[in-house]
Amino acid sequence: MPRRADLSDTFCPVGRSAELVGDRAVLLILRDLFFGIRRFEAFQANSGLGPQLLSDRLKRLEQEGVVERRPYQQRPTRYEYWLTEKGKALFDVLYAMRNWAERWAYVPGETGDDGLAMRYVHRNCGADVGLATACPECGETLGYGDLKGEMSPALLAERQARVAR
Amino acid sequence: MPRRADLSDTFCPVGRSAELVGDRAVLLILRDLFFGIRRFEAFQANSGLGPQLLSDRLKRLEQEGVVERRPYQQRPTRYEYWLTEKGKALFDVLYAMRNWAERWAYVPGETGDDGLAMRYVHRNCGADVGLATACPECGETLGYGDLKGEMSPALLAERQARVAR
DNA sequence: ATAGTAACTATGATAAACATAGTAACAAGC
DNA sequence: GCTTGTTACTATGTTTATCATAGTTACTAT
Repeated sequence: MPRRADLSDTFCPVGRSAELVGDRAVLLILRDLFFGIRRFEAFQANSGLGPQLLSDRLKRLEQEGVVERRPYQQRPTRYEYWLTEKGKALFDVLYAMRNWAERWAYVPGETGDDGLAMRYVHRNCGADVGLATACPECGETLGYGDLKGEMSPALLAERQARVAR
Repeated sequence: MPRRADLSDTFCPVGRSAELVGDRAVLLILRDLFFGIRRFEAFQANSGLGPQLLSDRLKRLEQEGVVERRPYQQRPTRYEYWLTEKGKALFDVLYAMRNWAERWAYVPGETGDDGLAMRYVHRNCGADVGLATACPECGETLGYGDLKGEMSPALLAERQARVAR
C-alpha cells in the first residue's frame, strides 16, 4: 500500500498510536513479547509471520523505541528482542484488546466450561481478575507486571501445535 | 497484502482483536465514531481515508457487528453509521491507545503547557481523570459514556483544518 | 435545464505482503 | 576438511491492498 498521510505527527493521540499499533503484524509480535518470546525464530513460529515481514516490523519497533536488541552470544553474534519501558506500557492496549475479545469475539461455549481463553491472576493478592482493569479483590490498578497470565488448554494446544510445525 | 493465515478463529483473544483492530483505517474510523461522527463524507474528511477504503472498512465493521447502518432520510435513502454495544465496548481499547500515546508518543512540550492533547472528565463527579482507567476522585471504573472528552486547541485546530479542505 | 449534495463505485498505478529459496557465520560430528 | 545443523536474516517474484482521481446514482433546489 502506498504510505498515505503519515499520522505520526498528528495531534491526535489515537492517530499516533494507530500508526504503530494499527498493524496486525506489530500486534502479534507484541503479544508474543508479552508472552516472553525474544528470538527471531520463536516469533516466526508463534506468529506465523514470514521472515521478511517479521524482520521489517522488528526494525520498526526498535526504531520506535518499543523494543531493544540485546546480544545473547558472540561468534556468531545473535540478538534477542526485549521490551523497553515504552514497550511494556503497551500492555494496557493489548490487555484491553484481550478483554474486548473475551467478551465479544467468541461464540458462547467456544472456550470451554470456564468461559475464558486466557485467565489473569493478580500477583499481589492472588485474585482472578476476570476482565477487570482494577483488581476486584484489592482494588489496585492492573498493569504490566502485576498480572500472571494462564492460557486455557485449547489456547495452549494451539500454540504448541504451531511451534511444532 | 495477501490475506494470510486468518486469525478470526484462533483461540488467542489478542489475535482475534488484532484481526479487526490491527488496521489503521479501522482505528481511525472508530476514533471518529467515538467523536460522534456518523456520515460517510464526515468520516472521509476527518480520517483522510479514500472513499473506497472507507467504504470497505465500514462494510467490514458492519459485518462484524461493530457498527450498524441506519437510514436518516428517504428519497434518496441515506445512511448513518452508529456504534453497536459491541462497538462501544471497543472504547477501552482506543482509550488505552490514547493513554499510551499521551505518555510516550509526544516530545516534551509538544502539546502545550497543559501537557495533554486530549482531556477527559468523569461525567459523574466532574474530576479530570488524567490518564487513569479508574476515576482518581471517586474510584469508579471508566468506560464508554462515563467520560467527556475535550480536545486541546492544537488538536481542535488540526481537525477543523482537515474538514475545511 | 443546470447546479448541488451525499454516498458511493470504477479504474489504473504504486506499494506492501506472501511463499519460497538462498546467504552468512559459525559449531559439532564424522 | 567436509557435511550437517543452527540462527537470523536477505532476495526474488507473484499476489493483493491502497491510493488518487474520476465517474455514477438518485435525488433536491434554483
